[in-house]
Amino acid sequence: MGHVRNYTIGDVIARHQRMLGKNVLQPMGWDAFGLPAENAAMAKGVAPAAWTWDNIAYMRRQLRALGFGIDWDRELATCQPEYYRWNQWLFLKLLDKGLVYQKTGTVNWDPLDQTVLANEQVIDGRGWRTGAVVEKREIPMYYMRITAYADELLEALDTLGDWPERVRLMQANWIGRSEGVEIAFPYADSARAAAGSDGVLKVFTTRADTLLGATYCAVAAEHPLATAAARDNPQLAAFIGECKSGSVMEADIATAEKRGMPTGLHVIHPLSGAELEVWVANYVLMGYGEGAVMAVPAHDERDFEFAGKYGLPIRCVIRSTTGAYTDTTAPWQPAYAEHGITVNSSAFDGLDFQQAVDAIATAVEKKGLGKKRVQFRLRDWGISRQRYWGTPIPIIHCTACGDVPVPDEQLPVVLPEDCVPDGSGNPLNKRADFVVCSCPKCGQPARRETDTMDTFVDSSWYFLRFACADSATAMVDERVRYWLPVDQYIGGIEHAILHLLYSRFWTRAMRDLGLLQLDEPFARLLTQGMVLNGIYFRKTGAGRITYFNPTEVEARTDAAGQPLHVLIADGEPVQTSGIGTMSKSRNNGVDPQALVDTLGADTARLFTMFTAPPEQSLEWSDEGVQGASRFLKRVWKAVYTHAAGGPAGQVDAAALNEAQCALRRQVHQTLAKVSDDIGRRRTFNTAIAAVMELLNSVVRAETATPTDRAVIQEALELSLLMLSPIVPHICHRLWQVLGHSGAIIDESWPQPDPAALQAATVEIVVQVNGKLRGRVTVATDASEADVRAAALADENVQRFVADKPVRKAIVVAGKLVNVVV
RNA sequence: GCCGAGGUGGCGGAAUUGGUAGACGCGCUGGCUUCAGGUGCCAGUGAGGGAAACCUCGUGAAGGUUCAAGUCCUUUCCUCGGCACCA
Repeated sequence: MGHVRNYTIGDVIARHQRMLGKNVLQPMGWDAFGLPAENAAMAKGVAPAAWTWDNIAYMRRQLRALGFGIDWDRELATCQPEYYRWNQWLFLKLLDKGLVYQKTGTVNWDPLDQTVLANEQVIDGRGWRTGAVVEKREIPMYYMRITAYADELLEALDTLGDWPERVRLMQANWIGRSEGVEIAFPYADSARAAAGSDGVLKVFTTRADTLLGATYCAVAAEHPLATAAARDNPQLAAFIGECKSGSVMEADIATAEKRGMPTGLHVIHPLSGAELEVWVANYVLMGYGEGAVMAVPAHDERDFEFAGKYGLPIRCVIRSTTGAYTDTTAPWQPAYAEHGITVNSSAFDGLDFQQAVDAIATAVEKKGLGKKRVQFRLRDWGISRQRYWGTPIPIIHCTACGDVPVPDEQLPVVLPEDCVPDGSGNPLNKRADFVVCSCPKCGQPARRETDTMDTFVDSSWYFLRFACADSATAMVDERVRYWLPVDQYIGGIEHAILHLLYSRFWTRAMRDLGLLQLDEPFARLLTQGMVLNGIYFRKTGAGRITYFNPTEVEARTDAAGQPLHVLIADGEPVQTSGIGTMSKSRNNGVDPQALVDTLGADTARLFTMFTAPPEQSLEWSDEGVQGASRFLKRVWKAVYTHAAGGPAGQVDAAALNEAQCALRRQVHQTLAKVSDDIGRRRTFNTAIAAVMELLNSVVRAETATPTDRAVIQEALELSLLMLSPIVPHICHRLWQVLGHSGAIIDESWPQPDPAALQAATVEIVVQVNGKLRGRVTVATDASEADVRAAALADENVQRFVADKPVRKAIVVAGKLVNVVV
């Protein structure tokens, strides 16, 4: 249903824009690689390729049935060699430019299945199939240097005025630019001995003003100094080993209990010369900054908690400017972390935040032990996956020549389509016909890389390919200039960061290779809300969960009268975790096909557009679907009832009575609102509600005279035009019932008649001291004094004013009067 | 834990710029139609009080700003999305 919602929103906008005279392209592509296909393959024992193509055929039929105006000539699937060859081609171009490089990365390792797990396959720290406790493991991977674009990606967010504010905020926070100081703590004798040489421990801090409050340093478990210290320290080695159990997920790491162990090694404070002990701490991330931090327990909450737990010294070096605290004693108070004036910092006392940072940065720089720099939270994008169903990474490993790029003329490296994964690792490794090859450089036997690319690669540029989907000789061509950027991109809010950020990066990387003249891929963005449904499951063993579709589940009450959900098949209860996103992994999707088959495509379209505004989540409701169907029947009946009276004439605006005038005013007001709701606000639910109200008025209107019928004819024609982007099928038919020989799809979007919008009088709300006490009707052009007098003359208003003097009366033109007594 | 969004009748939601809270739809209640059920049509429907006019209360909770607060500010609780290998 998420797809139905997504494409219905797009189709409504596309049809509306087309009626406004635009040349509209609505393409379709299949994001076909990835884990779901492998999972289905494992469950059903079929090859991911076959499963994928079956799904595509099914979905294509469904999208056609829903009547989306898609240009099928441009259809693509990311699992086609004609598409993914360009992933490979660009990968090699970026490798050449230094924007792709190799380094080690940390993955989830299932020790029983001997395989890498996706985060989704780790449940409560255990492998989903084996139940084994997951370990972190370092393996070589290819990375895209997205951090080279960090500044650009951040700054350009300001140019994306038609993106939702929340998405820009989330991206800005994700990129996380922070200005601070890199500080080096030289090794003391102990550290020098362990490391076997002189050296420094580098840290990055945004709080250089607190440097004199540093009482220890903490490093990540993977930090070289931790490794060195563990060599002669079995206890520490064991602790580092413990830190390696558990998943690589940041949410897991951040919520884990903060633990640490001293290394016994020391480093020297760059300003005070004091020896600080180095600790290994599980809250320090190797992937951020230098993998080491200076700990200032007095002014950092995590350090404070850690120091308290392990009895480390706390040294207060900031005086509060607000007097919130005088000493940083337990318990922790948020004010401890606020900027203030330096104290206990010898030569650096009495400075405010910026002065202290500047002075301390200068001091460490003079000693050659640091400098100001900018740090980003954003990390480079690891694209290697130890999985089968993805784009093969076009590299050949040669014992003599090393890692050799596959030459252009050998692209694409075609993925065999007949592998069936069994959960024990990448099946490509067992395919000699894929792995065994010859080195392009020296011709000797060599081994082909079996890692595939992250599927985010596929989705980072598909929108460009739609402009030139038939191009066999180039990734993109000059037609991209005509169609791009995408005028209206629609995607789930779950893509707010990763997909959208990768696409923005990829577009800029292609631009810098001279392939595009485009900075940003998506001019306007609509982030649709999720489609929700009930979630039902049973736990079937350690970490294993079986999910049941809501259609397989029935709500009952148990003996004690408590609500209970049971599986229809066996009558036994199932657990529920409430309502959640429709997803394959939770098996709570609704198949739109059944809905299309029984109540029609227009009902499906109307339900998804009416039930909630597009940016909010949408809860599936069988009753809501019935309501949508009922409205369409009402429209149908209204049009046929009217048409049964024979042809109706044109509206003669001068000949209208009061009721006819009022109905015609409502028609044109509705048109103005619907135009704004669809065109600017994108609140299709309120547009539909307005047409429903109009139809309610039309059904009640007098039908006696030819003038009555002319007004109704206009009302119905405009209603159909307004509804046609949303429910095109029924509108197509009814348009002809109203006497038109052409198709409604070829009509232009109508304009409201300004004369019809004019009203002689307006209703004014009257408040006394802010409480509603009456309503008065005044002439539209009445003066403020007249409005005020009319308000005060109202009987109920008089009751509340009584003999109290009117202190003032606030008049909001055309809306209300507030009398203050 | 961190980042972002949200919380309004029995339910989905409306209130667009600080100006009538609850549009529209669902559900429910009563009536008409029907042998009956359904469909369809008509009326009612935030809570409390009142014969009625109308009054009081009411937008997760607690404070505040304002002539006026669902909307702005502070604190707080809960739900959802994301957290880099679901896509």
